[in-house]
Amino acid sequence: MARYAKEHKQATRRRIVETAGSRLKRDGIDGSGIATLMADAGLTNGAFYAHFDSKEDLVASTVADQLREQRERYSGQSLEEIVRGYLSIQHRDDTAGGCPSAALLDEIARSSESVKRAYTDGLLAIIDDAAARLAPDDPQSARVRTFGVFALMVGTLQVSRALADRRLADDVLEQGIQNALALLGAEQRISPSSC
Amino acid sequence: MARYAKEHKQATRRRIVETAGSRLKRDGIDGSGIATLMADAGLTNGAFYAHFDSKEDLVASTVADQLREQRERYSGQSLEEIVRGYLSIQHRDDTAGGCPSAALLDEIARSSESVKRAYTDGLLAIIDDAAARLAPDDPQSARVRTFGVFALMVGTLQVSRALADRRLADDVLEQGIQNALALLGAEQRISPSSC
DNA sequence: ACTATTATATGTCGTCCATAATATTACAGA
DNA sequence: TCTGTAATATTATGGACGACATATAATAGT
Repeated sequence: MARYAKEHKQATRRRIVETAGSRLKRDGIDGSGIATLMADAGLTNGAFYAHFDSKEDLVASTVADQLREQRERYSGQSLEEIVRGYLSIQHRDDTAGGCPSAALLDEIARSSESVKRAYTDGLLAIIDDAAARLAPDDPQSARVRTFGVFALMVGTLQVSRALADRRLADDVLEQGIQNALALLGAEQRISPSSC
Repeated sequence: MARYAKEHKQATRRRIVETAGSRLKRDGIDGSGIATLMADAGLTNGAFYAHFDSKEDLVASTVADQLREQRERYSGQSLEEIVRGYLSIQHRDDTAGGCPSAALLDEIARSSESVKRAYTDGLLAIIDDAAARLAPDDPQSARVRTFGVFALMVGTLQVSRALADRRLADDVLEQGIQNALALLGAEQRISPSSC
């Protein structure tokens, strides 16, 4: 029996998933063909089905991978750093290298249950990390509130990207930072119901 | 010269744009073919180019129309009604009949400048209406703050739609209402800098 | 009935996802 | 070191559908 080193196939699959991350975020799910996705990884279309059952399978894997990577990146940053980096001009102008939610959210919403499942699981890991830092005593109750701040950030980035007026788009980002920090601030003084 | 009543062609074009609104929001821009879009209007693909220069042209027109319609709908509602309706379960579960921003935002961000221009203009009309109601004395300064609330609403609806867990998705909506109303409330007491 | 207008029916050519047949690679054992 | 064979990749092909263009038929004022 002549087997390849186990790593080879795994490494190739990993490479496909990683390059697919950028391509999908840049051109969208429907906008990215399998031939292109494979070419990005230095392969041809025929090899695709040795690694994935279908395009949907690749999308689900890629979404999961993108969220894993995002989670790791955030583990080394404070919440305020995350907010300011997320709603930065650099992030807005780098769709391919940025947040998968902002780039793909409404296509994910239209996707199959398996893709939405991958998205939900991957995002929950990120949210729960943040919730644990926000309310170490009761992270469970902070989960939904953290979702709220995250959704605000995603929506703001998307709106900023869709606006044809650059100055307005910049202002929207800045406003988003204020709003996100305000909600996080209100978050940290939990018990006192009012000011 | 034998001309049709002027309305005929206009009416057909209008019908195409209206049915395209639902189809585009349901299946996405890349996910909707011209033949399908025309069939929705009771026509065949060949007639398309008598009404539009290109698919992009239709998309821009449809985006503009959708935002016009949304603006009119909101003109009869209070800001709180708008927020509660927007972040309702009904709206989340009716992508085809709902907000074009929530359905198409990241595809619009990837679109040509003409589509983004149509989006920007249409959205600004909605935003400025709301800003005028929020701060009648100084609507200009309220514009960006209104954008912030709108972006929060859009992001929240999208996240709720993308989650595979229905209960969680419902909770996210409810949290979004709280956040939006909180930001609107903070908005209305402008001058007093703190509490 | 004439004719401009509008729609249908095709055609072109490219790309889509997926599969099958073929070629190349790289390891295992003699 | 050489070779057989399994693992992996390439090229070729299928059938469907994509945007867009043109030729033909139907429609409806004058």
